[in-house]
Amino acid sequence: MNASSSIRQNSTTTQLKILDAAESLFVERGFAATSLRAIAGLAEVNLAATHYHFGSKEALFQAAIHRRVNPINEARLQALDELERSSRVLTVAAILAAFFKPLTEGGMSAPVTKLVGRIYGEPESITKPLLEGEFGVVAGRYSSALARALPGLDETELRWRFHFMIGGMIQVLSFGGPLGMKESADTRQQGIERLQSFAVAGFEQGQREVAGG
Amino acid sequence: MNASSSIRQNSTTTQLKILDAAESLFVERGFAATSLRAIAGLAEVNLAATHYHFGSKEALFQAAIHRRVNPINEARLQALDELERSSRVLTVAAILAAFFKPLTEGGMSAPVTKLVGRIYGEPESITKPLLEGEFGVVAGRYSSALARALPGLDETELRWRFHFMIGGMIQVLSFGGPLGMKESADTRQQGIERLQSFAVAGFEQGQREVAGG
DNA sequence: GTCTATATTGGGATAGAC
DNA sequence: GTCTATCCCAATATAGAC
Repeated sequence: MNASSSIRQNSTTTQLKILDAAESLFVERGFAATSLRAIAGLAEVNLAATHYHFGSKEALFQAAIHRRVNPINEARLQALDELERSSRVLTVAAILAAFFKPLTEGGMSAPVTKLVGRIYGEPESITKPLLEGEFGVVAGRYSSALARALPGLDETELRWRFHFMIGGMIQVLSFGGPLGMKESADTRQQGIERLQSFAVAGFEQGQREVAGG
Repeated sequence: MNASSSIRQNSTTTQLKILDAAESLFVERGFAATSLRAIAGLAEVNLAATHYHFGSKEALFQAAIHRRVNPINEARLQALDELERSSRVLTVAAILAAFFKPLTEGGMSAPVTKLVGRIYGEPESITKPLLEGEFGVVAGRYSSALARALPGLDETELRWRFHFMIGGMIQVLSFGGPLGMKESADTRQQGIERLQSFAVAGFEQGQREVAGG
């Protein structure tokens, strides 16, 4: 809006319009069923601009995902850092709360959460590199923290339980509530909070209660 | 193989070849990214045969899904019938065991389970009618059974927990084990068994143990 | 029931003027 | 950095011979 940017506001503005349109259409239709023409049309930019700014459809998809996922994962790492600084003995509940905090705080919009969920719906050729790149470090750090909070637990079993929890998370982010349940503005937040309790019980099954530090 | 079918084995054989090829490619690439040409090529039948036998790409997708999902759901209903005949008071563990039995017994192949999981990855326009049609009755019956096994539990909360469990199931069916875990022949069976325990704990959180009949 | 050939549409990507 | 126009390819679907 200021004078210095008014002359060439186009570049950054165009990129944002493309990203917004791409996000909305990828969420709605998935990667393969979304055309660059549809994205350009919704963004009200020229078709060629999508190639100029992002190079290819796949690169645009990755950029759209990264814009939303990266802040979430950064927040997750920061929340875990703080938690580990505050106490040497962490409870499962506290760890999971840190993990889900970026999804419940900051009022994530439904489209954003759906985009996150949709990653998992794409074919493995697209999904796997994206997941390893965006999510690998976070999953590793949280798995380690959980392992320390559950010292008796087999590592394989722990990673399976983490896997199940992620599955629940995707359900909530992608679909919202159970089939037939009416949607409201905070359906996803409620769902994530309920999931947290569900997963704590799942992680702690068979354990005697551990007193927190 | 017998004489009477040898003359016109073509019809049924062609349909099966198409279904097998479609299943394999839909699993690998998803609906939108799979072409009828690729299916016809892999099946070694003519392109036009796909239209002759199934009418359209969407109808073929639904047929491929139905072939695998319907037996599973029929088995689930039958298992629950038997369980309810055998005892008036059911435990959560017994109900979930019945629910997952068709996935752990009968040696489901990885492609089949991946196909089931992939339903959820498709855009809602394809997913929702399919889920309601194929899965609605099963989900309703099992939710009711779980409600009777957990009499103090709020119905909304119960449906959320069922939702989370389905999310874990999809993770196992679609992806197998956690990222980086090596795959073996029974990865999915192991995963489903572990998921069962995880979900029992999640469903029963906060409850005192209930003695089974 | 199976094939060839084709109608028709839409896709990603790029060249080149401005 | 943006546009028009186009290349080139692939898609679903169908018509019509066999």
